[in-house]
Amino acid sequence: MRYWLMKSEPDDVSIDDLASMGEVGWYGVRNYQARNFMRDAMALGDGVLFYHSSCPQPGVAGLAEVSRLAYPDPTQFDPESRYFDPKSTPDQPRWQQVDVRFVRKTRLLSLDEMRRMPTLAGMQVLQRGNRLSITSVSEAEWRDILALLD
DNA sequence: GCCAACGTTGGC
DNA sequence: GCCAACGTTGGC
Repeated sequence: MRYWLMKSEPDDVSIDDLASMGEVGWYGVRNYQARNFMRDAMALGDGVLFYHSSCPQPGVAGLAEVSRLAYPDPTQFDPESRYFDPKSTPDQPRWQQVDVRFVRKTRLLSLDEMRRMPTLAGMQVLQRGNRLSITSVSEAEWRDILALLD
């Protein structure tokens, strides 16, 4: 059992969208490191911090869990999609996604508040220059964050 | 809209 | 395999 932080732009998929849909495919990842996390390291039931990025109030907005293991991201084959990848074919798909299931909405734990917590200083997502849309979260960090969210 | 940081591309 | 140029992310 591992833990992850996954960034989503709320204009695209917010925690409220996830709540109403129940489950979403995590489409659109176009970074190899993030893809490899999904493909190689995620397991069913892994804990997910649902993070709102590129928005007025960036931060953790809720909890989710991995509900389906990696499979090809359909948007890579769709010429109409902004995530279309002409170098990808159904035979040799380049990009993968997992499905993520809603667990619960939380208060917004802002990026600013996270930065002020000494115990969270080591979090991958807080490291200088980090741009990965999926990062791993240690068990201790997960526990600390859950305590902050209650 | 700016821009720092980083990933990817492609010429050599 | 190097590395400059370019593109993207994402906070501010």
